[in-house]
Amino acid sequence: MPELPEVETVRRQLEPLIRGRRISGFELAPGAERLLRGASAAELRDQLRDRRFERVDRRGKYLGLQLDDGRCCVVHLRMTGALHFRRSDHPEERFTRAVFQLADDHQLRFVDIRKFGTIDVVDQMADALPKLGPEPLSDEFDVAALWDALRGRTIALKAALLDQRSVAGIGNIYADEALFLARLHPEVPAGALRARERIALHAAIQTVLEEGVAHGGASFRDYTDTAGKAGEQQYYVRVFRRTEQPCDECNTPIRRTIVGGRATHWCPRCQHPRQKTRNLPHQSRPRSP
DNA sequence: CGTTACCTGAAA
DNA sequence: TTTCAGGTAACG
Repeated sequence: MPELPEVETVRRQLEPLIRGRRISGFELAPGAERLLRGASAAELRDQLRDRRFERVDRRGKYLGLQLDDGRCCVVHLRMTGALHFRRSDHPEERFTRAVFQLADDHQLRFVDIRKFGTIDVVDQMADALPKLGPEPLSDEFDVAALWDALRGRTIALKAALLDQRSVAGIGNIYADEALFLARLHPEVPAGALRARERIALHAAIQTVLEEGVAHGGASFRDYTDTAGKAGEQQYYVRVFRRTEQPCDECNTPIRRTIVGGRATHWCPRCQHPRQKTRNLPHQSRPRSP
């Protein structure tokens, strides 16, 4: 479920909530062992007990909960994971898979219907991360960095955007949205972009991710923030899950196809391969739920 | 490189 | 009943 904007929303909310709080216990729900990538719940409990949270970092879709002994609890929410911060007496959510008990009668709960999420405690956050591309909202992400990731690749552009080694944090929603904003067909070979197309795509990626963060992430299905609340970005999307609805720009029905194994939503007119006129779309407006 | 598996529930 | 789901890792 969560992509960069959703994970960043959680990071921003979580940091002030847990900073300085002492961990008094850690419990894993029965059947949730696979969240722990090797370690046992008992080992994690030993590593976490009496530590305090100092800071919450994010790299791509990974969260790093920094501990006061210099170690790091790295969490990935995958498809349906959420981190809820609750008072201990708040009724436990269905599908709660792990609970960080905090000393002041609060809990950080890892709630995850499908159990795809992961929790890892390591010396350094980087130790738990695979090879990741640049952070798209940082200074290191310029047009050259984007082109470095795409140059020479023959796979569909959309598939390249979903590859976390290209740019970290883009997922299915924001890939479709960025391609629409940049007026690019999802199946053009990634390495075939012309200079102006790279510039447009770079800008579009930053625009859609910033917009997602500004709206607290997108809740199409399961995503909830640290208070269990939905985001608003789903009301602002231009193509994602708008199959057969008219394109904001040209009224052509949005098409849904499969690219890189994932549902892909695009405007066959605005995103025609090698489109000549490329007027940038105007500011999006909220639509009714 | 594309496809499948992982898991569970909601929607069709 | 079947299909689909915002992500990745492990296949072939």
